[in-house]
Amino acid sequence: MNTNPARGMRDFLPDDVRRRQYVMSVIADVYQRYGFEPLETPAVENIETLMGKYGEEGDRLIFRILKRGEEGKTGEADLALRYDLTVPLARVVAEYRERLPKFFKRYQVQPVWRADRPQKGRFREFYQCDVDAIGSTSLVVEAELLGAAAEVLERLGFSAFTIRLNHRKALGGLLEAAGVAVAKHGEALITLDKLDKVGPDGVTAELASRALLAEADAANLVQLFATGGAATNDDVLRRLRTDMKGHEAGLRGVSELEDIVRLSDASRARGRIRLDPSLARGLSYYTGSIFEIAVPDLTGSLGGGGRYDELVGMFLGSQVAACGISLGLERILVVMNARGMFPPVVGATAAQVMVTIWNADTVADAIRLAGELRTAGLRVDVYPDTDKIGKQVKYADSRGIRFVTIVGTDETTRGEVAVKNLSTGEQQLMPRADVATFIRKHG
RNA sequence: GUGAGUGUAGCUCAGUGGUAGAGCUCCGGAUUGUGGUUCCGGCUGUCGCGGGUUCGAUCCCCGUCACUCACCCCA
Repeated sequence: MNTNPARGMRDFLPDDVRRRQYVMSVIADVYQRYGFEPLETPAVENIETLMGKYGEEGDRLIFRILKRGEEGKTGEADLALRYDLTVPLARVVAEYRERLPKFFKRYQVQPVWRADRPQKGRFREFYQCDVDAIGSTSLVVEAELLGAAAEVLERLGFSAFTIRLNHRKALGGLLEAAGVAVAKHGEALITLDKLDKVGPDGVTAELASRALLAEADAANLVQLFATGGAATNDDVLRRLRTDMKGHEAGLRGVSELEDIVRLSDASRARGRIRLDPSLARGLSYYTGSIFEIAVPDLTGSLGGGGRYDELVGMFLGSQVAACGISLGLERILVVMNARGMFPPVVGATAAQVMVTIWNADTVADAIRLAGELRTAGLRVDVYPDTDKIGKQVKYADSRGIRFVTIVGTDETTRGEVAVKNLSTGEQQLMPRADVATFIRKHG
């Protein structure tokens, strides 16, 4: 019997869970400080809720749940595992619009599923840590979201991350100005997004081979997108304005970018923002700003997001502005594990003290002593078997438990408890009532 | 969905055409009230699965599955 978890899924042993919980607690804490409220939604959504929201490739990667019974044979699906947390949020907003505040700010940390092929930092089940603000088109939203995400990463110990920023309207303007048919924009964006991977010539060739543009035009377009790493945000803005050739919507996008940079300078994201005309992002629901968080030592991104002012409208009929950012828990953990970025307390042990059992007659008293120490606020383990004391102590040591208590016949007659500190080897007798205080003081 | 690599004890890995080893872990013990060092002893494997070549395959060939990496796409 094969006992591996299903492909792309993982078990989390206690050490893993402690690390994950540490990261999630920092994320939740920071998000709450920014006024975001928690939300949870079901793992399973009706399939039509999800279909058509993520683009062609996204639809393909949705985990479908076959209908039960006869229909199972047809391969027909009516339910699916959620693919991200953004679309479920849009559904929730559409469903509860009247009950939710005018500006609904929520964070959500839950698993999502993608029928992808696993590789480094990429799994079929993974946690997203989303923050989104619903109900405002103000760019204050962008600045706050970027500030919150930057603060999370800083608190976790990341120093060398950058936030790539771009705008769908600016992208659209550039493409139109260059002569790409509107219907082909999505395809062109995905191709241009590969600029940092395949280089200008590669992208030019792909644009031409996909018949999106003639080769000469393609080369020109690529030229526009290839900013060169040294370009400052101001340089990029200037160039965008020129290349837009008066395209109205595109120019509006550029102004928004300018404002986002300016406002973000007043947030924790200050100095992190790098305007990048080649950033496209595959999800089809983005309508305005788009961003992606990058660190040098990971090929993929740590997180991404953007503005999606039309997604809620797909459920509700009327438009509701929305913008959000998502951090990938696993991506963060991959980097933090590789760099050993966890504070020592995260590696800490389950119990602070282990109560040994002297013999069969004192089992109940051991339980009683453990109870007293727990009442005093300690994390306490009780050795379950009446093994030799040496074996019990050895076990405590192997588990990294700092203290053991021993109550043998001598101690019992004196009404005391022997407390041994396994990291120093010191042992001393003390009244039962003093044990908890002693351990707390020396632990 | 495409391509490449790997698949041997719980873990990390070695190995040979004649049905397998090391280190670590684990378990037991070293004058029965005390761990970390040391010493002694011990356990475990259908050598991923199925088929083929061969007198014989863990080792060669084919298939298959799993994992890893890359592409696609993405957190």
